[in-house]
Amino acid sequence: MQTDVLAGLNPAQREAAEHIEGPLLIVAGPGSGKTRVITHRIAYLVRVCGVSPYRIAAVTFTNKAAREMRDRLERLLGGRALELTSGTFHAFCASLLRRDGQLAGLDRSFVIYDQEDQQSLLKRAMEEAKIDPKRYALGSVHAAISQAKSVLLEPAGYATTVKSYYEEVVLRVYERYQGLLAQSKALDFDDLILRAVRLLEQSPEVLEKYHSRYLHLMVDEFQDTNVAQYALARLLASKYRNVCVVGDPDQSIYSWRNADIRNILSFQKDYPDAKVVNLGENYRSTRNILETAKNLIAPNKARIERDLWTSKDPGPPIVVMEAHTEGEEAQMVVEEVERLRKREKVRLGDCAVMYRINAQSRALEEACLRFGLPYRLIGGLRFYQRKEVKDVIAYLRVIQNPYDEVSLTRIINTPPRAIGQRTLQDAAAWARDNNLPLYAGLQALVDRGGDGVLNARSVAAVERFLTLMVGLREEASKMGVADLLDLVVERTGYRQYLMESSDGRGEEQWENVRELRGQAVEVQELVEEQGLEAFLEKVALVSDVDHLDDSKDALTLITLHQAKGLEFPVVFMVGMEEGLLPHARSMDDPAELEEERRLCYVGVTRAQERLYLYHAFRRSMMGGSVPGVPSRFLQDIPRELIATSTTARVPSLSGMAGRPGRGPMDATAGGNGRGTASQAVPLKAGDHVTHKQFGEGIVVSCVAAGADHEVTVAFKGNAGVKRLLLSFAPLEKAG
DNA sequence: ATGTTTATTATTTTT
DNA sequence: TAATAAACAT
Repeated sequence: MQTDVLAGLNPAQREAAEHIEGPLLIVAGPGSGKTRVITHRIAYLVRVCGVSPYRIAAVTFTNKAAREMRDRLERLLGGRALELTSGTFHAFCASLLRRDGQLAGLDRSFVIYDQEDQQSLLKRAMEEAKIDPKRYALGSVHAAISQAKSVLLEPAGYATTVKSYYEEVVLRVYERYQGLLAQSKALDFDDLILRAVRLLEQSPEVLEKYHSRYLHLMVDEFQDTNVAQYALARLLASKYRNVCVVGDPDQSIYSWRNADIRNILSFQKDYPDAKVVNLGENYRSTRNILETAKNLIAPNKARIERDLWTSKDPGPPIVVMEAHTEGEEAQMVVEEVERLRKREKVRLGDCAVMYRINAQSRALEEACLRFGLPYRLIGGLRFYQRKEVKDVIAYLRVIQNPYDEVSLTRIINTPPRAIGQRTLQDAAAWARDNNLPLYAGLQALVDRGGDGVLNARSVAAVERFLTLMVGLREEASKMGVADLLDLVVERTGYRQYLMESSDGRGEEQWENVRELRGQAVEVQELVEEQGLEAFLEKVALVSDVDHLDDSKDALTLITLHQAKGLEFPVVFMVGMEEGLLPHARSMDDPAELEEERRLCYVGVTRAQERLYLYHAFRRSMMGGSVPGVPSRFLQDIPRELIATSTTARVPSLSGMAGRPGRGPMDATAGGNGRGTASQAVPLKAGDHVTHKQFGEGIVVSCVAAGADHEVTVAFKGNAGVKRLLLSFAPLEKAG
């Protein structure tokens, strides 16, 4: 039985899986079988140690990771896997607060505010606190408040840490913001964690309830936890101390979201008896890729040196290429993808292009479109952030919780129903003066016929709106969410509003609403009651990567951040330039620079078989075009691992001597060719060759480049001078 | 109340 | 550049 469950684990993995009593820290390098260890450890607990899955909680950062864990566990445990508590920190806390939050004065039907909701409430808080939005950027105040919450500081606690005038301002906004949240019966993402921690700290009954249930706690991606999340984990584990955390400090790329790698040190301090297991064997990448990764991460100072190894073959060399512009860079990627597909039988779905910023996806999308290459763009304009999706959700939220002011103000005049800025502003001010929530204030104003604040027309408009919402609220209890959604879009005229909108995107927007409805159907079928609450919770805590559908064969375009946790046989990293990776904003802070390096490391370690690194000679940024200096990170890759570098070498005969980079005619070189045409004897200058696409040409030069040869060929006709990699290019020596 | 023009500002975004 | 927000005019 015992050997059964842990069969196939290497000694370190087995050691981790078998350590079930007391604290455990698993430092898991990329591709070291982390998820495998977690799932097998749980299976071991259940099948060998007889622990009920009901008494195990596994916390992750993404719904996707949680689902993957559950799926894999189902294969090991069957239906019993469903008894396990697995989910994100936020989902865990939301259900904890939904269940027991009343003890802390929380309304059962609280809504969860996302980034956008938070910012619009914050904007109001800043207005009310009379803070000049020009001097104090919304984003930075938001970040400061979020950071305070992430270290468990409520306004009162934050007040004691205030040292500068700026922080004084933040405090004033923070207080106001919390007031508005409370009034809206809303929690932001940070509140979910913070309030859960406070509840467990302050209510012995609730703490005991969770203690008696959870015997074992596991935390995945521990390097990404913030102080509050770690505090939560510690509280939950304080009775049995059976806490297992898994992470990799080298893959910490979310410090800007208050993740604190020091939690790993804190863990060892808090649990001096913690067993530490290192998972260093990599099962994902070829040796060349792993060596590249190791050399890339090595220069970081704030780092514990760690060995990574693989028994895999070296595999193909890393390809480093320079393109002239980002357009050419994208084209080179697409052409290489096509080549791999045709010559190497690589599936499109096995390839991913990774970049630092979303704006870079544009050139890639265009190239894909031009070449008719199916692609899948992750992130970008995210589904749940789309206006039409948020509008419909806002209606449902107000139905569930009319105190939700952010949603209420969002929909009160969408579609336009003659309740303009002015009316709303006056009504909101009146409500505030009378100490009423907005919804109640509107009601009271209507009852008083405007009370001298609103004119008759506005009163009539508001009354119509309130009647509409009251009607919907009545119906809500009688039907499932999907049906309710249908009723909402019809009765409010929202569907018509979309379809008649002038911008011509109506159809597309309506499609998105339909998609949202599809998810409502899913919830409706899953839950016994109407499922409104479940649906709203789901859409609040779900992200787009979560339903990354890998059903269709398409090239994946993804940011480096989002790529964490994924793997692809072929990875293209584009924009390997100073200012982009590392990003310009991170270049003057050594700590941030180290995070950029980790980001680069994360990208590289996604690759299983082939890795391509591209940089451009010039890149358009914010209108203008700036010279692209190859990223400093490229310098850290040993030359012998690289197939070719076209950087700073140029054929002199084309009359561009002295200019780094590639000639303007050279638009397609490097992306074409075939991987099978390696020749025993390298070509020499003067040899006549033929190329499948470019036709006849004469070899200008042939120089060794790593294990390969770089051939410069002058082709006849308009193909011009090209530099090709001997092992890739379909060159044939002509007789 | 709403459509139009000008100004502003550009990372990453697990939840 | 291009997307969005605020100011402005209708």
